[in-house]
Amino acid sequence: MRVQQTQLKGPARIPSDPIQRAWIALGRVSQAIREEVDQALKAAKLPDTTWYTVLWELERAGKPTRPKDLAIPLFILPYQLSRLVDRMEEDGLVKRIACPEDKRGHLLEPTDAGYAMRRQMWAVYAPAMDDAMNRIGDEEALVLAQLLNKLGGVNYPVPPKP
Amino acid sequence: MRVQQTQLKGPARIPSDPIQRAWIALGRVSQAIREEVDQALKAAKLPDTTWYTVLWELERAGKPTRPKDLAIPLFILPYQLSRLVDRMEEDGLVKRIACPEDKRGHLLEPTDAGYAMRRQMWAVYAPAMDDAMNRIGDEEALVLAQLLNKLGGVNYPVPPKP
DNA sequence: GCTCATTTGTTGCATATGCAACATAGGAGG
DNA sequence: CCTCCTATGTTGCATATGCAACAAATGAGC
Repeated sequence: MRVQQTQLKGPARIPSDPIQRAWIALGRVSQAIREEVDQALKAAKLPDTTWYTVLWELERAGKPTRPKDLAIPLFILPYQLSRLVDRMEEDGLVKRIACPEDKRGHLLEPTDAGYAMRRQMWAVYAPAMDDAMNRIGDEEALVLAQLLNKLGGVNYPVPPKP
Repeated sequence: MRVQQTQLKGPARIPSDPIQRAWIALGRVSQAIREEVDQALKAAKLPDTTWYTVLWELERAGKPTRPKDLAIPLFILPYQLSRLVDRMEEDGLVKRIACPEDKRGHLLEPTDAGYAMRRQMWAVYAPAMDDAMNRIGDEEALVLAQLLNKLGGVNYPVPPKP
């Protein structure tokens, strides 16, 4: 008996030219933009965007949060978050507090210095993002966001915020 | 005398909501897509996309090429390329050959194993890219590529190729 | 031709990262 | 309660990375 083979897992699919162009552009431009912003933060002697996102997610949650509930939206692996929190804790930006319902884990919460740091970072992050993205207008940005989200199968909103 | 201050370096520009959404989508989706493809290569016990790009750029050049002429299109720093070539040379995929006109540097050229490896990688890379990008159609991909290139201030074509 | 700044590439060292193994707690099934 | 499987984090170790210092060669100005 013969299995249908027309499009489903046909042998060696080659991406179409438009797909290849999108792939390349995605890789290059995302790298360039990210580096531009990270560079601005580094120049201001501030931590990078990963730290910002952790602080912001914790702040946005509005209550102490478990690492596992952070790892998923952050798209990072547990062990990455573990060491990230190590460093942030060393720098006094977050604290691990005991978790009553599950003694394995703990809850993460920004310290006062953590809240302050996020605000300080945003003062650099926001203009840098604006600079890095200023070649496209708002209408284009919206189309871009929608296309990217479709590509990623996502429909989050969630802007970083002041 | 007073300097114009209306839009040029006005204090603390906040990115518009569409810009913020585009920024977030760009970060998340590019990461997700890249990881998906890198994962496919890793699962096939092949080197990652960086190696592919080096091999492909060398092959595309059609002649032995200086590191400095590669570093720019690859968007990587000289010392990164230096060690990358170290590893690729160890694996017998490229060779450094003496450069007649400039004794500081050398010319890079794929070995036979290097050409073979690029072909072998493409057999995994291409379907993985196709899978990762299959949520958008060709027309959308083209719009996406154009928007990204405008955002990055770029107008390369250059698809990877079989 | 000599000197010096620049270009090109590499490397020592401290830090960061990925992976697999580990530790510990929770929860299901008996 | 006991056992075993899963979930949640952490860590040892090998490797990779960023940065700044370095080496070597070129080329410009005198």
